[in-house]
Amino acid sequence: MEPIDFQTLLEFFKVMANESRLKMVGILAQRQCSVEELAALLSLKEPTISHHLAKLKELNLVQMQPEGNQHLYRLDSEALQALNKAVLTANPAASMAQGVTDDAWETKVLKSYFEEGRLTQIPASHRKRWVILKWLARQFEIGTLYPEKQVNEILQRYHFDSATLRREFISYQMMQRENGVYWREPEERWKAV
Amino acid sequence: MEPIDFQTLLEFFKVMANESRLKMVGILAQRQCSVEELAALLSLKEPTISHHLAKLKELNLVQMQPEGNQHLYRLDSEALQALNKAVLTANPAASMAQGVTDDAWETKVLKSYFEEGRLTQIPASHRKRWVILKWLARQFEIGTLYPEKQVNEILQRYHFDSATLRREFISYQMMQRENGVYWREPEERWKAV
DNA sequence: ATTCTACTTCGATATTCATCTAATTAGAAT
DNA sequence: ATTCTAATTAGATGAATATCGAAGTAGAAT
Repeated sequence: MEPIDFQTLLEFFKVMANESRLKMVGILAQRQCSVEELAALLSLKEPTISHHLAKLKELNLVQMQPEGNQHLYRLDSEALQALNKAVLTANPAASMAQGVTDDAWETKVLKSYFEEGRLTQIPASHRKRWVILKWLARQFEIGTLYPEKQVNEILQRYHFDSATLRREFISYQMMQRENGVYWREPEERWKAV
Repeated sequence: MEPIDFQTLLEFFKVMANESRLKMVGILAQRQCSVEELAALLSLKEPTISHHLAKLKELNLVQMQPEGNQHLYRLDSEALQALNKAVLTANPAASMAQGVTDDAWETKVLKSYFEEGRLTQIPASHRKRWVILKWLARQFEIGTLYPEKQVNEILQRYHFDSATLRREFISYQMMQRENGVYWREPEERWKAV
């Protein structure tokens, strides 16, 4: 299956998202038609039909064959099926690959809670607290053992209430503790509550 | 597979045919998000996001779950997949079942070539000639044997050049001939040339 | 009780796009 | 050659809708 890119996907939906064009696709799926014929069937003028056919053609959804004076259009069902299938699989993935990847929101949250390098307060909302704690936890190295005193020192660079933050680290499983010694867990073990 | 009706199909395409909404679907396919979050990710204002979410909700493509102050939205992937599959199969059929069934064009052709019950001329274009001949052939009964003389008589009610029309009947296989006697073939044997 | 926060609803604006008429092109018939 | 027919292109108009700011609502924090 060909990976379908975001723009193509969007164009496909745009082309299909029109009553007249959708009907045309339905008609052409059954038999080929001239422009005049489609105009009669849909009660539209020829230029309008031409306009729609042009859009269908851009995605190779229809093929044209001249016959005498007229242009006979038929649906390329394979193209349609291919697109549909691609949509089915690619939909969630492709649209993301598109560049909305970086988490603008987390950045925004961080900015809004830090001032001159210090945490102004601990967010009340779960999800925001999670963002802040992730950032804080990353200030600790993996593989290092930190005595509680040192954990407090580091945390107090950012906020006076190191005790609360320490407790949160434990409950989110960002850190483990044993005999008053702490160490950071790898991120895949962190648990958003 | 549930047969999908034309209007639903159209609505589905309309909902997906928007850059912001398509991106939202992509994002929500991966994780649930608050409105604020989506706004940050897409660089849009909250009201705009709400607006789009409402449209997605109409098709049951997203589900909402309140968490504290915020509304967490997630994609209903099953609904999306179901719709997509329905599209795949129903597309050609459903859109036709929709009422564009009767062939307005053929009617138009007939009207334009008949005047006071008589054929003004035999169309030059293949496709139009085909329409006219179909109509003429239906003036003959199936199962009846017509001597050539009678075929001519009947045809001349509509046009002076019965000879040409007779020949066309044969070449389109609308009628068969043997020993100067003609009979009409059932329509499924007619051959548009 | 009051304030804050996140979301929604409302009303206004601007853009996109479907459709039409008129003009143009290309091919067929006379 | 000229006329006719079918299709396309161009330009104009109107309808649909994406987006925003402002106002309203409901829940959470203080």
